[in-house]
Amino acid sequence: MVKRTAKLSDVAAAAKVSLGTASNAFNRPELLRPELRDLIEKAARKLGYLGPDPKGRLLMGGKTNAIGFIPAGEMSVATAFNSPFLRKFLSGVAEVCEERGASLVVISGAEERKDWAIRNALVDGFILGHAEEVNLISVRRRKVPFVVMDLDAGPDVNSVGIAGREGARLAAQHMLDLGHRKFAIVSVLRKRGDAVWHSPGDRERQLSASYPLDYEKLDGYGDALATAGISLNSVPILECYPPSPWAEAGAHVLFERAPDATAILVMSDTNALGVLNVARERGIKVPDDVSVVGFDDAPDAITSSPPLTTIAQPLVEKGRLAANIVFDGFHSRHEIMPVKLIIRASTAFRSNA
Amino acid sequence: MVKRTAKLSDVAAAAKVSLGTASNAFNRPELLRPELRDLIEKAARKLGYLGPDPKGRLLMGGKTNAIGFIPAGEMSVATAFNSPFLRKFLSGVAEVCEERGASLVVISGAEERKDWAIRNALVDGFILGHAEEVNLISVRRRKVPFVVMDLDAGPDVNSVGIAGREGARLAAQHMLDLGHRKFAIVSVLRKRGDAVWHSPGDRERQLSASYPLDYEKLDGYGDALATAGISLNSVPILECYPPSPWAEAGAHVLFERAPDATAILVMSDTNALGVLNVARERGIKVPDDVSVVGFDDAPDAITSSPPLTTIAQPLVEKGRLAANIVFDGFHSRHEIMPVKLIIRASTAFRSNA
DNA sequence: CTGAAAGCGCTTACAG
DNA sequence: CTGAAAGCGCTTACAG
Repeated sequence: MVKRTAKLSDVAAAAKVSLGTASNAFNRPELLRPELRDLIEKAARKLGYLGPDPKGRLLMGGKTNAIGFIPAGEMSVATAFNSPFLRKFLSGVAEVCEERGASLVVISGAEERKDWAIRNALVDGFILGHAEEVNLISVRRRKVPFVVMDLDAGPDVNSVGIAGREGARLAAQHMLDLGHRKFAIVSVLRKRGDAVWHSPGDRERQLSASYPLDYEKLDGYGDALATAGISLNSVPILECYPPSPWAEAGAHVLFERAPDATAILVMSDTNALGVLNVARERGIKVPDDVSVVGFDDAPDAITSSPPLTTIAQPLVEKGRLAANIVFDGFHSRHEIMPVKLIIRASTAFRSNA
Repeated sequence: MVKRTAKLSDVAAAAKVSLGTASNAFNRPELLRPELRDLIEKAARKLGYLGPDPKGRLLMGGKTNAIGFIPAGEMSVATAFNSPFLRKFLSGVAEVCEERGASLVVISGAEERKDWAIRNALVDGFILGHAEEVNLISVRRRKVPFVVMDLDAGPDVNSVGIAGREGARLAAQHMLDLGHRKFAIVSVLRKRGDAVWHSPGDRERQLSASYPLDYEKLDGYGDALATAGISLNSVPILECYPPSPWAEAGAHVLFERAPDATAILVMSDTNALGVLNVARERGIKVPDDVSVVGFDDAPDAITSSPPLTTIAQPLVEKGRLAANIVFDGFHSRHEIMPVKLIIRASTAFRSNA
């Protein structure tokens, strides 16, 4: 037979005090006469009692002292940890958790887990890497504060995004300024799967698995290209899932199907690094033969070879802001973080001008 | 006045059923007659009731469905995310969490947070990056399963470690095989702070802030060196906190105080990469002028220049094993993971033999 | 298949 | 400063 672990009422009984007083001994000891406190502590020690069980306390309207993060697009936690982009973002989130004395619970983006967690995770709020309609409904029901990333989900839900259209415009304009006229775009496929190729043609909004942010970027590229008389419909688009080895597989498709492109506009640094790797493998020189510009300024964009020209977004700050919004429980905040062009070594003047 | 959010008893009342039946409607719907279930669901919908509050459920002996990870040595969560070593370890932990349908809560190693979390975190168990005596006592009191990493904390506490002595021996032997005779050691300083330098001399066990694993490694280096008639006491030791920029600062000290060493034995890849960077900066050629061997085979050991020769430990597997031990609640498991020498390009024959 | 009761472990007003 | 009571929101035997 198992010896039931002692609880507060046992301690109270042993010390011959009331439950309430025993509770106070642990939570507001300054209210007790020292001798009584001693008595209770002694009883607790004898019973092997370790202080109030957090589960009990929780029910009395307590905070869990933790916030949850759920990555976008069915991404597993392990994948999230290995994403340079998310790592930096999560650093910002973690900093704020630390400042607020809270823990960070990382939840799988896999569909079943996500649904369960949104209903049941013991957290005081959520940061959603993205959100489909159904999740928004569930999380709203949870009656805890939450914020969604990179998506304006309406006036009543907190969001923090970036100036995606502006960033893309800057990237494409940079290429135009360098004399490029033959483009290809690498968009982000949001679920694990083979890259999908879209030949030029009139294909308004037909990307298969993209988020609003991806369309904003497309619009931004289009804005810039239009100034040079180039239609977005004339440039091929590859949608590619960023984690390795998908990025590399996609890059091979890219070079095979768009061999004449000299300027590659990539919506994610992780994908861009895949392009860089595959270019090297295929003997294509970057930036001599082909220029590539990424997006995000993930930490490995600076150590790649060549270092990646990219559109920087303030990832750590973004994480901090998102976390602070959740902790503040503030409502109706819609923040847009600024972006900027970082010119490094993966872009150059078109050589065969 | 705030509209109190509906609870299960409200739903039961509205549907004119008992509390227990209402509970069953949500948790074991197959027990209810369909019509009754409908009735209850309708009532719930009308009241805006979203399903049982996890806090209530928890008290009835429920699981939290999460395990906690606390990094060693007061490391913040943000720092943990940025450590290549921990990232890989945590990937393994996360994989298992995913398989078990649980979340991962990452807790700060900062002293006050750690103590609070050990008492109060809503988790079903802990993985401790390391543990001081006091933490072990607290966590044991929590009566949840836990495992400590890289530390044998006695027969009654789960642990998973590595063959540290063996690994260090392999590293030093490798250097000896390459003809090296002038050594320097870089040990791990376990708390943020300036590197500390130990000149050669009889200084048994005087490292200032090390863990048992660090001493094992020291012994391992000693084992190999002894076979060549070299005393550990004759080799200088630098203790250095691995995160940037401490690693770099420490490496400068190293090169200044041990300019004649041709073989650097480093107990952590993160530190070893710092040595590589500083060597480059100072015009010291690796491996032509100096050979360096790391420890861990962190993910960036392969992409460094030159790629790092190191002692690999199975980080993902280690994370998986630790997580599984916690989930199984198994007791008295003491696992030692194997290590192996990975020869890459940071070590070479001593040139001025 | 459904209801009434007890209880999970604790905290918080409220009296005194 | 201390005690008695009610309640946090739910689940689980146990009767019927």
